Amino acid sequence: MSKLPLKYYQQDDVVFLAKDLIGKKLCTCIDGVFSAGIVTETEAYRGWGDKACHAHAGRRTPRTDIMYQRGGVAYVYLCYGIHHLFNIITNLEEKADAVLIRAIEPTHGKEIMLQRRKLQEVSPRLSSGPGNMSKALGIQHIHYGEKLDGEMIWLETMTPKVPDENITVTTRIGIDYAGDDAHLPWRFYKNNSRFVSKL
DNA sequence: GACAAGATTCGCT
DNA sequence: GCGAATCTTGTCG
Repeated sequence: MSKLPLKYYQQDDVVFLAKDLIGKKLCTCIDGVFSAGIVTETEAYRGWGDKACHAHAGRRTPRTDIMYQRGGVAYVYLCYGIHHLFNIITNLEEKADAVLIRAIEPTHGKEIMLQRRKLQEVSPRLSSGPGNMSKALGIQHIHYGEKLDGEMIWLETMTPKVPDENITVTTRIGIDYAGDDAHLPWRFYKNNSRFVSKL
């Protein structure tokens, strides 16, 4: 296994990256505790021409400032005052593209994930859905802006790669406010995985 | 400084 | 399937 370099995240096609990230291993080391899982579901958000993106059309605020950085950093924000959502910033400076990780399949540190989620046994609910996934891996707001080739959060390549025919392409979730852009086919998930937020 | 709304989840009907 | 929980952020006054 090998850690993905920052250069990987700086490719210019965020939709391709969202799909390519399916099957990669997402690892975190929080307070010295290691946990990891296979990415099973993602969504792409594009800074320009996508109303669903927090930084669409050059919108720049203290919260979205990180999105305008060069790809390869974490964008974590609190949604509904309850859930931490984890995004990967991609592309180059000023593009503001991002990939939202929506679900993973736990591979390492299942006990610690169960403890964080206050659950008794592993189930899809443990790490499916952006809020649940972040909590299971211990991702919090303090990881805002964290580099993805560091010691806290990173991704690793996995072999064999998930073939295209095993990845379903569909519309994104929970962004009805974005009008027509809510119908863009920018959500990807691994076929036959129990760890997907919604089929 | 005040107010409305959100890339969600869970529990109850 | 529906509605509450809960608080940061963005926008407006």
